[in-house]
Amino acid sequence: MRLATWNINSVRLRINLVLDFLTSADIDVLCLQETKTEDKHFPAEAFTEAGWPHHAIRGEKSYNGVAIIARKPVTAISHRDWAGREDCRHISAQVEGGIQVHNFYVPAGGDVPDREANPKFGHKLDFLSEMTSYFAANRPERSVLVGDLNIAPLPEDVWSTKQLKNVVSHTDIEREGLIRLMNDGSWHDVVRAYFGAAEVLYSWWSYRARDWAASNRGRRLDHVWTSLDLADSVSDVQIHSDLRGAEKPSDHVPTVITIAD
DNA sequence: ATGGTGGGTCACCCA
Repeated sequence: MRLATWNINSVRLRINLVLDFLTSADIDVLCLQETKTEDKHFPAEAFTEAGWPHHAIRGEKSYNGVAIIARKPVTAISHRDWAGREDCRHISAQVEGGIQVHNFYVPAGGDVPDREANPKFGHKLDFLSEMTSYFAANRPERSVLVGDLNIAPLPEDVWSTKQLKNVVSHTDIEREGLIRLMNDGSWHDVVRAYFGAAEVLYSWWSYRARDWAASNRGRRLDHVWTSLDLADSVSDVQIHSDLRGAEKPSDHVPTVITIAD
């Protein structure tokens, strides 16, 4: 089974890019973030016609929005509210193979890494803390956690750990928080495990660069974690960096894992 | 130090 996560930054604008990716990468389960549309406008028919007829979607107007798109049935669709808000940043469902999928869009956190000066940063930290408490109390089994977690935890997850030290997404408190979520929540970073500690990995490049590929100032903000019981079932991992160079690209690229059926 | 670009909706929000 091949499972992908992708912050698509408007599923309606990029539906053809997504469909091409599903086909060419032979994806069974696709988790999207930043779909940016209400459920009634979600392009469900296009996915169905292309061969992915099973959907768990949770969107709102203009902002956020998450979805799980699959070839085979998805069941037990649910979500939780985090940090006291009902924004559409989480959906979970069971997919083929009895695998429980949690799909998250963690708040970006604004520009200033200080919860007093910038409430968005406080929201991000609160969201992270609640995830940590939840998964510490509800230890995942036969589960996958994916999404745009908006944190690059390791020096090898950014173009310059020194220059991003005080930049939201790579501050110490966020990095430590994400590691704590992984450890206390009993999750395993299969992408980092597959490529090794020394490999520099990015899944996002800003739109605000003259030439994203030439400057290559990326960050690994998108993650795929498995519960510990599935850690040895992952046989392949790919980050589709080439899609950052697509026509009208998302600023994020898909990450794909192959997991034993 | 600053501003750079892009998406959604319709004067600004968000990333």
